[in-house]
Amino acid sequence: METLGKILVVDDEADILEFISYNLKKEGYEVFTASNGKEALPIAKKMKPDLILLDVMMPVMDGIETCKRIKADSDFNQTYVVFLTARSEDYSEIEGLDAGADDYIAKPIKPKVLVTRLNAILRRKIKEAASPSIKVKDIFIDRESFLIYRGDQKIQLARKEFELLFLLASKPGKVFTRENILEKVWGDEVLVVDRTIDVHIRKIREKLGDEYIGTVKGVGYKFEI
Amino acid sequence: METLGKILVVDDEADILEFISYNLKKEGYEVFTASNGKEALPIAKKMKPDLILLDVMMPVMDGIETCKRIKADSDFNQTYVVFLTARSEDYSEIEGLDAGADDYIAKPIKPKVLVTRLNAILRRKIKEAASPSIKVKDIFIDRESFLIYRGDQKIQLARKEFELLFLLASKPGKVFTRENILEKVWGDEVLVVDRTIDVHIRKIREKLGDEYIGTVKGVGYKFEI
DNA sequence: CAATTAGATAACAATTTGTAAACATTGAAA
DNA sequence: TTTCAATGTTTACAAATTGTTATCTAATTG
Repeated sequence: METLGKILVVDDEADILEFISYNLKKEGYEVFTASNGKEALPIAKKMKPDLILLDVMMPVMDGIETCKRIKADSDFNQTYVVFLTARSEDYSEIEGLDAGADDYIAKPIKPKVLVTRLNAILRRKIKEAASPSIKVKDIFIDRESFLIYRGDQKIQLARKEFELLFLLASKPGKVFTRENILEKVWGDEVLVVDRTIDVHIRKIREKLGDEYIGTVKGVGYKFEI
Repeated sequence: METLGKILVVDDEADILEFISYNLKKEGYEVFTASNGKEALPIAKKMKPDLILLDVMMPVMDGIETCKRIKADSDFNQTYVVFLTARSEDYSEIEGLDAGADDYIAKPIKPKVLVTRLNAILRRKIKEAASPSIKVKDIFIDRESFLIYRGDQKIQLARKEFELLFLLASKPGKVFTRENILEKVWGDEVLVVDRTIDVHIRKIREKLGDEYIGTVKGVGYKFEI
């Protein structure tokens, strides 16, 4: 099964990191950890988690400060921040809201509550994120039905073909390098030769016609405007 | 503007009632209040709120007890119960889950969190409730009788089959991933292998015919338009 | 005109789904 | 309560589709 999402957990207590990590992994999330805000930022940059679970009280860089920095960075527009607050830190909620946190979970943490809450948050996120359809020239690409229409002719593409066309069509005219395409369509852990793309391009051209996807030799492919 | 839904707020502290009430009304909800469980039940019976926001700690009849009674009453099958728990009452969370509560919100309450959470819960509910029956192509799906009609031929589906078909038919053409389907048909704590869906799909196709449900390989299933 | 890059095709591999059947659970009736 | 039938779930394997690589050919570029 596909991973449910990536979560970065930041807490200075190793026990808690371990405990949360275990429960989230069991649920099917991909989990990264950091033990303070300073450590967390570069990891967040690299791993692009869907959600950051942030202890409020930490040495080196506390949760509030870390949250502010995350929220100020446009790389993290799509990233949810959830605070872990100890009971005695009631007022941190107010400060935390100002810092832009999206939700709170109170310590001590109950696994069931944690997982239920995060599931709910991420479900929302995923739903919001899905951009449904693109129209370029006489081609209509619909993510909901996974169908392509040329005029009112339905065209079925296989999954990779669809994703590839969707990517190119998302910025018509822009040339995407193979590297580019691999990263977006195949994902981070690519173990595929880049000539594979050529084959998929050919299949798309076969089904759609040659006039939609252009080759820029030595560079990559683009959706022709 | 149409009301977003009806909410009954139950808390023994007048300040908190006022505070929550104000924020929910501002958001567009119709709000009723009660100051303990005993008062709440008859109001709930009469007003049929979509959601009951229930303080755990109350005199006369506490939240746990009230929740149990609500959940035992078939009039409230459709009613969500959300607990308000003070920080120091961590263990009430567990008890509350046993009593059948659908979610928690921790005090002290932040308006943003409150409204966001309730919106999310009620959005789902309203959508479910809005369409008791669906007609697509020559298929009529009736939630009340749990029957499917093709023309005037009655077709009986088992419960899960029905729910699955109902989901797909609720947005004809839209592809539902298995994950999607599990969440909606099986619910949050799914302990079912996703291949189970395939089997149910097959049974539906057996009874209805193959032309209604389409497979999008690598993605999921959809009701064919 | 060599060298590089892309196109085409076919063979192969991997993944995904279909299907049947066994097993488990539930709920209703005796 | 026991029994039975219906429903729901898992599993194993077959079938189909999709994805990848290799290879050869054609086009392009410096």
